[in-house]
Amino acid sequence: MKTKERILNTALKLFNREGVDAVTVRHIAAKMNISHGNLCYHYPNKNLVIFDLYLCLVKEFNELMAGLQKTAIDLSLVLASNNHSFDTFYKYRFLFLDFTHIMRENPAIKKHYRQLVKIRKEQFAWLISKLVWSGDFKKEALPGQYDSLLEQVFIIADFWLPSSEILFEGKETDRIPHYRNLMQALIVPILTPKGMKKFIQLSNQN
Amino acid sequence: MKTKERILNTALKLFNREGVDAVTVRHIAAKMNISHGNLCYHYPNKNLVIFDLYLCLVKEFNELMAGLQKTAIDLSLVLASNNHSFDTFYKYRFLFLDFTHIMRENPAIKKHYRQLVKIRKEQFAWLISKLVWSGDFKKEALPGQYDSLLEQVFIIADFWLPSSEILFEGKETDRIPHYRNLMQALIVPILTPKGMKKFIQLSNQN
DNA sequence: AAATAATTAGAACATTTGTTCTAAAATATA
DNA sequence: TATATTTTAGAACAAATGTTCTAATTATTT
Repeated sequence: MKTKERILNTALKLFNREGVDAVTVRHIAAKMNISHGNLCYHYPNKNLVIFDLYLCLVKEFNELMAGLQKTAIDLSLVLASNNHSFDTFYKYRFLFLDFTHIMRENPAIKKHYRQLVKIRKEQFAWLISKLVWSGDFKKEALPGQYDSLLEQVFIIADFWLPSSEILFEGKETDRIPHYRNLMQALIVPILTPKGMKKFIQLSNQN
Repeated sequence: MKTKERILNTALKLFNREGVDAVTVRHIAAKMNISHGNLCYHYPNKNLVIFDLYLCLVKEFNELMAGLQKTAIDLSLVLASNNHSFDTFYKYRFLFLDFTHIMRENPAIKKHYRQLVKIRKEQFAWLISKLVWSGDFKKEALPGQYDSLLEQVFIIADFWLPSSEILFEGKETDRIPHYRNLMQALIVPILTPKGMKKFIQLSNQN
């Protein structure tokens, strides 16, 4: 494994465990038994490490979204993707645990992320329209309701991890499932009877 | 005004503007034209300043909640309190903009907040049951639905500010109303026809 | 008024961190 | 093999920050 790659792996591990602020270039270097001078040769500063890890996350998500666009859309597929995405969040959790901080110190990430969200929103809006059309989702009760829903989805997606860090009291293994359910619960009230039937069936399969 | 009070005011202003991390005891002292030695005499470290500001926030919220418990519960009252609370969030926004950070570095706040959330959840659960009883809210479509709703409420309450910092693109004056609406939109799908009628009426009054 | 306590300014210290630099070592290339 | 390039270690520097200490000043109490 090349040094650059090892740096990313080690940094991810340390960032996730200690929090991005507590970890310095010196810590990362020490952990992998290289000098911090060497690390700075590959990554002149910590933000560049973070940026590369952010790009890894984006890449994994792009692959996930690609799977949602080719196929005929179905509620089960949407829920499965939701589940998968929570694992990905967790893998890069340090990014979310200090989301604001990272975005503030890393304008490149912020800019990229803002652009990304616009694309994602369109993709999700398209998904919703499909599910309304297929009769699993109700039509909007009020204009703009589903725009709001999307924003709610994004806030919970971006911030369930910090919230859980502060408030979640269950076992560590229940953490991801708990917040998965919380996200799914956002769509429960907009399910048609037909959609609800499917939803319950899918829930019982797990 | 006593020095301690002036420190809190100045710190709040600076924290909100620059972010809690960018502000040091020296900055606060400089801003109010006292020595940082003096500031450390009153507040040996920054965390104690933050803690006192946190207590101010809690106090304001307690007063707000008190108003929600005496009176006969009504949808209009709940929405009005929601609106008010967003102003309070905004007043102490630095706390939310670096929520995770502050909680991590300030175990006293974290402990207090966890306790507080438990109480708040009971209070809100009681509110919901009242509104179900009065026929403005539907009954749960699935068991645990309203527990999830409450958690969604808390995540959005705690993190709408950091999210807006990254994603909101409107005018500054629209920021609070926008996220108020987002919070209200959480209850739209659980309104009964009767509740919906009230809700629309109340929305038009603004 | 005298004595005591509280407040203040500013110096001093230790630590941490990012960053740059130099020279040695390893690797690749010709 | 000789030369050039890449990689590495570790020293060195500068800036920031929290924290403590001392002495002076101000306010309060007796």
